[in-house]
Amino acid sequence: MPQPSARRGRPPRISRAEIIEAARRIVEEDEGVDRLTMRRLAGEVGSTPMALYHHVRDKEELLVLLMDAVAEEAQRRPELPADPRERVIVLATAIRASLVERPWAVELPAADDLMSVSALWYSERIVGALVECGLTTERAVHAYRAIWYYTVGELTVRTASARRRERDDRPTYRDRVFTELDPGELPTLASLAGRWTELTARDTYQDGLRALVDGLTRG
Amino acid sequence: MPQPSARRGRPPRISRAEIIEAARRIVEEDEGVDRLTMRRLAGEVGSTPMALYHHVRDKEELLVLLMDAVAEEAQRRPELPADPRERVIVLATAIRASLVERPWAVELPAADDLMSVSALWYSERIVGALVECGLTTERAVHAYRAIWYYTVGELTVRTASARRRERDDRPTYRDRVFTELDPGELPTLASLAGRWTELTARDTYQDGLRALVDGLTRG
DNA sequence: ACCTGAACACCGTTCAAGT
DNA sequence: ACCTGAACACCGTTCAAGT
Repeated sequence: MPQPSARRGRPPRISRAEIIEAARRIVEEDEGVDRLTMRRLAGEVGSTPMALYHHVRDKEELLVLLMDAVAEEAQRRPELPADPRERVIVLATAIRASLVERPWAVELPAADDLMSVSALWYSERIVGALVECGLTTERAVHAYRAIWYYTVGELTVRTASARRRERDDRPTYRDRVFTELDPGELPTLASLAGRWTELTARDTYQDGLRALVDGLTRG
Repeated sequence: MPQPSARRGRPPRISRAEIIEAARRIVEEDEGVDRLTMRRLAGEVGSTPMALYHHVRDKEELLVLLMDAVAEEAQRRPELPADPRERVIVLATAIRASLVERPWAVELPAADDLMSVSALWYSERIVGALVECGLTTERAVHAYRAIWYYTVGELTVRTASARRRERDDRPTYRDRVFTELDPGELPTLASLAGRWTELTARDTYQDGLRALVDGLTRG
C-alpha cells in the first residue's frame, strides 16, 4: 500500500492551528479584530502573507475559525439552578460575561447566532429551560432569540461606548447634545440631563434580562 | 464696517452640506458604509480626497454628520396611542422600522444611543410613556435602554444574516453545524434541526418587544 | 504541496505647494 | 481660505515562479 497522498510534496512549515493560535494572541493582546491583518499575522508566525492563503481560504474564514477556537476554550460552564427561569438567567448571564471579557468577539460574524458547536451547549439549555417553563418548542426558540437579541444589543452598545471613551477624552457627542436640550421640546430628557451619563453607565443587564424572561414566560 | 472675515480668501468650491449629501447617496445606493471611501466621495463631488479634509476633520466626523443628516430626514413620526404601554410598542417599532430600511446605519457609531437630536424625539416619548406606566424616571431610563438593547441586537443580527446571505449561496456555517448535531448532547436542538432556519427566519421583533415591555412595566 | 516576491488595486491621512 | 499632487504607510488578494 502506498502512503496517503498527504505524505508527498514539500513539508509544511506552518499549520492552520498555529495560525489561529497566533491570530488569537494578536486579537487578545491588542483588543481588536481590526488589528488583525494578514501581514501582521504572517509576521507573527514567521512567514509571509501569502503562505497563510495556503491554510485558510481568506480572511473571513480565518475569523470564523478564530471565533470557534475561542468559543471552545471560553467555556466556564456555570452551576445550573433547578428553577428553569432562574436557569435561563444564569445561562444568559454567563454567555454575556464571557463576551464582556472578549469585546473584540462581539464584532465578529458571530452575530447571527451562537454558532460554534461548543457554544450551542448554552442554546440547548436555554431552550430546554424555556420549554420547562411551559413554552412550546417553537415559542421557546423565539424566546431564546429575544434573549440573544437583548444580549447582543447590550454588548454592542457597551463595546461601542468603551471604544469611544478610550479614543478621545473630549466630551462625547451625546454629552454635548444633552447639555443643549430644549426643555420645551424634550421635557423628560431635559430634566435628566445632568444624570443621564451616570444613569446609563450603570450595569443593568440583569434587570432587563429578568424583565424580559418574566415577560416571555408569563405571557 | 468691514465684511466678516468669512468673506476673504479663495471662494469654496464644495460645501460641507454637499459632501454629506453625496455621502448619503453613496451609502444609500450601495447599501454599505464600507463602500464610502474618501476617494470615492471626492470623485462624487468632483473634487480631490484632500479637499474633503478642509470641510470635515476626518472620516469619523463625516460618519457622525451623515448619521445626523439621515436621522433628521428619516422622521416618519407615528400616530401615538393613548395607552402608554401600547405607545412604547409603537415608538420602538417605528425606530426599528426606519433602521431596517437603512441597514448600513446600524453599523454606525450610533450604537451608543440614539444620539442625534432629532432622534431624541423618540427617546423622550418612550421614557415619558414608561413614567406614565408608573416607573420612576430612573427606572424608566433603564427600561428605555433595555428596549434599545433589544432593538439594536435584533437589527445587528438581522443585518449580519442578510449580509451573509447575499454574499454566498452555499449553506451557512450554521446550517452545516445544525445538520451534524449530536442528539445525545443536544437533544432539544437536534429535534429542531430541520426547522431551525425556518423558525429563526420569522420576524418576531414585536413579540419579543411586547414581552420585554410587559416585564419592564409589570415588574 | 507548500512557500515566496513582486505586483495590483486599493485605503486614510500628511505635507508642501499653489491660487 | 481653499484646493491640489505627490507621497507615506498601510490594506487583502492574485499570479507566476521557485523548491
